[in-house]
Amino acid sequence: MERSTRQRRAIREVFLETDRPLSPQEVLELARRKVPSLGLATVYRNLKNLQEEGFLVPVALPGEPPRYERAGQAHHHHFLCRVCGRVYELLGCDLTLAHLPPGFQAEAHEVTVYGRCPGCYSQAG
Amino acid sequence: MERSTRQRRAIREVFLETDRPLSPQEVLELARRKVPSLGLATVYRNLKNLQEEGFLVPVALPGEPPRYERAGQAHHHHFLCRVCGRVYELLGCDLTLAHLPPGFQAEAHEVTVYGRCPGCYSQAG
DNA sequence: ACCTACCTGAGAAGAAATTTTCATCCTCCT
DNA sequence: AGGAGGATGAAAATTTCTTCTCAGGTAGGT
Repeated sequence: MERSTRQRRAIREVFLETDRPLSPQEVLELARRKVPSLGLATVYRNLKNLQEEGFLVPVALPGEPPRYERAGQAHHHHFLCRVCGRVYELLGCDLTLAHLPPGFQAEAHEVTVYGRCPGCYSQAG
Repeated sequence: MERSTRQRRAIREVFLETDRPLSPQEVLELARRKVPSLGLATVYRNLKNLQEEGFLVPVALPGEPPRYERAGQAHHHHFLCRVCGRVYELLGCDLTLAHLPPGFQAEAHEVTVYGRCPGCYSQAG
């Protein structure tokens, strides 16, 4: 039977309190504010559990290790800040797939926007 | 001084003869048709050289190791076949970034379309 | 409160992609 | 043709991310 531990609750809470996809490292750092002894292996174990129970889904971005976000959200895409590496959610999607060559069958798509987030707006680079 | 070797020529030719981004493994397989003794380390070394001299650029796709394509092409995006794993180029781009929240500054974007390529169209799955 | 099974933390191990090492090969200048 | 130094191939080493191992901790039914 699945138990409710401090660690598991802390990890779940982090996702309820954060509106952007998180990497395992980010989850570790945020959840350690609640449970300082938390280990990375426990983060990975619970990320897997939370996916299996349908609470989280993985978010793959080009050239990046996966992040995780809450499942069940409306169709949306992501913004990757080139300065701080954080990923944000972008609402809506105005992509139309008019240019598919003959014989190609589209099943899904991903849009990733790169740039600077508000917190990194004024930094050099 | 940089030498012209059979291996380097073979790798460069593969990209001139192929109109889609290639992974290091794909480059190895295609270039071995020209130089059967070719090793993977040489592929990696030459992919790096060809990037430095501006002939190739890396193509990052969500959850995938990088592919490489010829530099200098017009703005375009990519199609990843979920059956065979090959990546194709999609001409044009009708993405408009109307939904960026305040304070976010876009510098670039990537669109990846997933589906089936013509060769994998009729397979089950 | 007890006890059992599940959970945790730390480090070792594993997996996958890429780079390095090194002995040998080969291009290209003379 | 000869020779010097860059290039190659195979295997080992690295890097990065993730999973496993295992001894000890703890939730939750009784």
